[in-house]
Amino acid sequence: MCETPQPEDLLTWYDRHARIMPWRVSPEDRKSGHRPDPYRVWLSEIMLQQTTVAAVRSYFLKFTELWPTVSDLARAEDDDVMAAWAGLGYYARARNLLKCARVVTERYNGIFPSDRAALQSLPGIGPYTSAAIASIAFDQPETVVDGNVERVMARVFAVEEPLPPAKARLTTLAESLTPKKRPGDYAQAVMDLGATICTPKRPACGICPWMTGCKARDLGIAADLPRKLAKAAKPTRKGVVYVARRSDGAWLLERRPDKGLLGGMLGWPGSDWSDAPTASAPISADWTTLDAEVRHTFTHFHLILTIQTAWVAVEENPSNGQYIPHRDFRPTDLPTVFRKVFDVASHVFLND
DNA sequence: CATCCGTGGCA
DNA sequence: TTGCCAAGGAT
Repeated sequence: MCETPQPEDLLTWYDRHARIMPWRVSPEDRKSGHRPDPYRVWLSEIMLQQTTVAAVRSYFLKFTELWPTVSDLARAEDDDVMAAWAGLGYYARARNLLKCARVVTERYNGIFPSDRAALQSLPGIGPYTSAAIASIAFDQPETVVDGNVERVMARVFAVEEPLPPAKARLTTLAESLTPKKRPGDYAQAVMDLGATICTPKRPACGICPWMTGCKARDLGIAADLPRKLAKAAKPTRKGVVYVARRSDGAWLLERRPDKGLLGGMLGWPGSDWSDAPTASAPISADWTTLDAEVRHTFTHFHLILTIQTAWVAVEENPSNGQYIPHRDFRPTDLPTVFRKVFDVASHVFLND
């Protein structure tokens, strides 16, 4: 009547349905003693923060190809790592990734600590990621609580309290279910359940390994949970960007400061982004306003960019920014909003 | 503790 | 087209 969901039932399901991912060791391989490489677990978990598996896959393969070990990554140039991360978003993750790799290499001799508290003291590793590494890489009985786990717990226990206030309660409930046996597989199993069956919309309760004992299903409110407080509406900001190309083919770009929006990334010089941006060109030239605008939405605001283009003479020196030779310029190194600008503006500079 | 920080897919 | 959503952390 009031059965509690059994972790064993979820593990049985996971043994048959675990999804294949480049950073994962299959349950069968694990039976023969294989543990996942902590470096790969860490790298994947950082990339997966607020990011889908589909988006992460190619980035993970690129990073492990370029930097097979944490020590390789620690030795990398900052700009190369930021360029490799371009397009994945939340660029503070990339900066902290490098910091963390260097701490692990220098202070821990290239060996990730297995202790959750030690992990959480490292840059970019918070409550979720420390539990994920400790459980998945080192099979310690730590409890991961991400968006999937919150949703699964809210439904299994029919928690009506909305997020984010319900976070602490959901964490306690999740901890109450974490088994001492195979905690790493269990952690991935709960998240897989949330990603494939206990989905935000139209959960597939009919094929759920935890259908028995799920209170929300009994009450017929699974799809309505977790409840969430309304979010603030996004304002719309405006801005101007300047796309300049020197007569020798070089592009005028600037490295953004480490802190703040798109921190550490390469971008086009331009105005501030606000309700009434104040623009001044980075170099004197015959600027032309492009017909098309670029629209882009960040986490907390919409942006509409006006684009100015110009060819400039070799003799002119810019007030800010740096010239990147054409052969060194890859649009894919830019964050998405600036890549959109390039896509719209590039036709002006075609005959090269 | 509230705010800041990307992106692409999808209803 | 718009808003919601996804394996969060730092400040």
